[in-house]
Amino acid sequence: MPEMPEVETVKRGLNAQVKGRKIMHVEIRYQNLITGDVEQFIEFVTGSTITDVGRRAKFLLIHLDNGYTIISHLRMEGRYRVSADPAAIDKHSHAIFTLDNGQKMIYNDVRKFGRMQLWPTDDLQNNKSIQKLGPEPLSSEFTFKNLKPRIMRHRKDIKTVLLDQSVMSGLGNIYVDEVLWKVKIHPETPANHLTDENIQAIIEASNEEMKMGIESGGSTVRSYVDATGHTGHMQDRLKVYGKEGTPCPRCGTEIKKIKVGGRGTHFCPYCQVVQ
DNA sequence: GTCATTGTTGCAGG
DNA sequence: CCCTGCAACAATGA
Repeated sequence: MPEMPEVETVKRGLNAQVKGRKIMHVEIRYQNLITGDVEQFIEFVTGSTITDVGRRAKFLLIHLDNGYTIISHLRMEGRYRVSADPAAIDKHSHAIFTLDNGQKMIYNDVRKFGRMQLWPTDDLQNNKSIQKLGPEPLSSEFTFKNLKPRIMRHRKDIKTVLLDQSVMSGLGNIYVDEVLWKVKIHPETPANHLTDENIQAIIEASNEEMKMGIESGGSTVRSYVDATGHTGHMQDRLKVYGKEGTPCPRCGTEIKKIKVGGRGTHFCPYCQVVQ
């Protein structure tokens, strides 16, 4: 399931494969994929050239030369493939962009949870989804000064707060569990109980996990593949996510799985203490 | 048929 | 009005 490192991996793959290409034809097979008017989406995208592919948190930003950007969120299982092979298109291919070199950029999504939206490039900061995003790891805004007040004003459990994209953005369920294990904080700790040291540790661990995720090419916990079809290997580096019943790599205690804020949550009941 | 899975949104209730 | 918790949503597989 794509989180920030996976989206970054897709971004890099698409830049290598479709940057500078003109979009000759657009086919939308699943109408709900598009937020807004589908006909207008097709009309505006057809004939434009992809100038660059960017990213903000988990949003992929496909910039076009006509002043518009396709904001694409992969949700659980959205993927992009670039291929000239007709076999790359199947019943889960919901958007097909035919490029000027004969290749097709195919958006594939088994669960149909992902969404695309067209938005003026110079107005992205005012887009409803982008606007409220908090600082993301590895950015200049991801500082103790910025994060402390955002985290401390909540009394709900820290796991839920870290998942809230308006507090800080980019971390999803997998990496939040990994970060909290790394800093030895129990996922149900009230956010406003954290110490300065805790927050600093969360910031550092988040940067480290995102960096490692990107270097590993993302994780393939369910079905993730990058734009070239290659699988990442971040899943091999996970310490607690999906590891319930196995020994904690640090102390040997059995990893437990509970529900926090309605989400499956993996942690070590010995290492990770409630603050 | 039921449940779990995801990120996001919207709403009920305190 | 603010905050929190929770249901709903999309589709699928166990």
